[in-house]
Amino acid sequence: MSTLFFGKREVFEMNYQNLLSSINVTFETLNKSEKKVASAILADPEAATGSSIANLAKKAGVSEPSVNRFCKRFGTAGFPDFKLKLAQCLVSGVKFVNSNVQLNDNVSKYTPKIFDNAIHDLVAIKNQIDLSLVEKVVDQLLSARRIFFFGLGTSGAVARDAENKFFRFDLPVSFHVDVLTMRMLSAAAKPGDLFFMISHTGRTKAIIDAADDAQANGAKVVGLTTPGSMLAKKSNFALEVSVSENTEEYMAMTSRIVHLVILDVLATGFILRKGPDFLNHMEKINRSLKPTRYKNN
Amino acid sequence: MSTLFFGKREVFEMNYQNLLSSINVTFETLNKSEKKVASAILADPEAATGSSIANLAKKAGVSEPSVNRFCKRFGTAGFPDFKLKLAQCLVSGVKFVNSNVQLNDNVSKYTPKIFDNAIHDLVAIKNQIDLSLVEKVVDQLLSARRIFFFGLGTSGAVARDAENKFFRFDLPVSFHVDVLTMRMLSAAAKPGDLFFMISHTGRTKAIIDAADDAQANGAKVVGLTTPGSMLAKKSNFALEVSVSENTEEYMAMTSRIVHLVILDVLATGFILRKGPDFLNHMEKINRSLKPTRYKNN
DNA sequence: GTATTTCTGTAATAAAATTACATAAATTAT
DNA sequence: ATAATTTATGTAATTTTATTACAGAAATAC
Repeated sequence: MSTLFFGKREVFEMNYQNLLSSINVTFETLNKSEKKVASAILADPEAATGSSIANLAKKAGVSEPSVNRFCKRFGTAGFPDFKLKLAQCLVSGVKFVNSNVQLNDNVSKYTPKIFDNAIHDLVAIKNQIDLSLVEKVVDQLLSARRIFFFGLGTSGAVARDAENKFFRFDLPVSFHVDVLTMRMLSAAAKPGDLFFMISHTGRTKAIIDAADDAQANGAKVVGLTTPGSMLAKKSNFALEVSVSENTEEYMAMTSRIVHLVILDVLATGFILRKGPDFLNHMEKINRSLKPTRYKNN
Repeated sequence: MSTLFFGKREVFEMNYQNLLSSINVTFETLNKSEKKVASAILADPEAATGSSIANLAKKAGVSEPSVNRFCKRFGTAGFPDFKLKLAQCLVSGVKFVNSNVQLNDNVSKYTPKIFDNAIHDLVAIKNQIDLSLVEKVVDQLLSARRIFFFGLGTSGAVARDAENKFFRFDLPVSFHVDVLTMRMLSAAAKPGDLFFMISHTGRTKAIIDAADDAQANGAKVVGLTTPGSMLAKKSNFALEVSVSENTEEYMAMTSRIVHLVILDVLATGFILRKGPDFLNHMEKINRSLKPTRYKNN
């Protein structure tokens, strides 16, 4: 935990995400009355968020200023601010905990769990994503002469989705799920080509090999994969997505959901950089679909 | 939104998950000063959680009691409680407000917006989804002799993803994105066949026609589509997903994300109903992938 | 146009939190 | 061990904040 100083006594710098666990961790270093306050809060954090400083002081058996000092010690502006942060850390703590599907779950149990897993991972990645990297990849997409999306298995569906989005961008885009085609294309890669490799594990041989070849031929490689994976290391630009474990057991792979959203982000970045005129081009494509649909009722 | 009564005036029953969106949704029904308060909060919810009632009242241009009444109107105990709930609903980092991408957004603006849209819709559908219908569709999947996933365009990628999941289930599953094949298969449909049609608009001719044919031949049709769409009406089981509008403008279609998660739910339901022995079968399939991957470092 | 209901602000009150200060406890130095 | 010093804690005053009661204004209904 990072610390900073405030007056004489140490203050714990923290964000709302771990206020509770910080209290836990630092408990032994606290002095007598602070320990009392900490105990009172830890005993029922939920209640603490709702009570007044007088109430909590009484419950802890200390004076009100002691509670106030306790709050400041933990980097908050005061008691109200402390309650706010505490309440926030309870939300994220409670909400997405233990959302693993169990063998005896019924529909009303497993359904929200699967949604929660996807939501949780999206929230996590949203907060972690490296924006400057996003910008750089958008640059690459904008300057590419050709774009190839490669993926196998589940990531094959992601690659297909990507192609379905990017082909509208008025430049040669294709997706490939055939390892022989991948080999041939990467062997024939040229500077200006962009190979967008999608692989959750980042260890799929065909994808790694293609990344190697493409790069050897002067093409750029973007990897959408797990942090630190082989693919991540071999990519010029690695979009690293770490999702919660044990979601694969029942095959609700949230990584692909996150991958899709990241591709949405990239596509959006691309369009915005192209400017408003480009929307006309896209509108034309959208209009082309009209005859394939029945009229609304 | 569910409502309950409190004194004379309606009070909105809510949980912290959508306090913000409730303000948004009910905005038009609010009276003058309430609208002012709502606007002040929506303009900067984060700031609202930190300010005093006097401050917010001033910012909104109303009296302090008006702010207080506003809070009670939204089912909270008072201003401090309101701030707490508001802070909690901000935690997930999901701002349900104004998350439309704007033409002049930079990467740090559009990125969270796109995530937020996906998250928002997942949360919404999670709370709306008809669990008994999920159960029924799982029944259909379990009893089906064959399963076909049909989808075009974006939904084609979803169909492909579905196939990639369901082919492991030890029964004939295929996905199709070719309208001629769709026609032929639906013309040759038999009782016991399950046609799983995916179409966001629910108006795609090829899909509707196939649904008609398949049903005429005694097969069952599941539709994953927009509420009330043509496809929804023609399906034996309609999984209706309504997502927020204006996400298509820049092509970040959240409907497909929700569709994928719903397919995860169905797949999970299927596996759980098959029982623990079925996990062995799946494990076998997973193991088969090992030789296609490089060892971990 | 009057009556009734609903809305909204003012002013008083109550509640809550913070500060300043004093005393107590603990620590250090001699 | 004891005085000096630092640190910790509580009391009481002050300030900030929130709520309530009520009255006048606005809107709606009759």
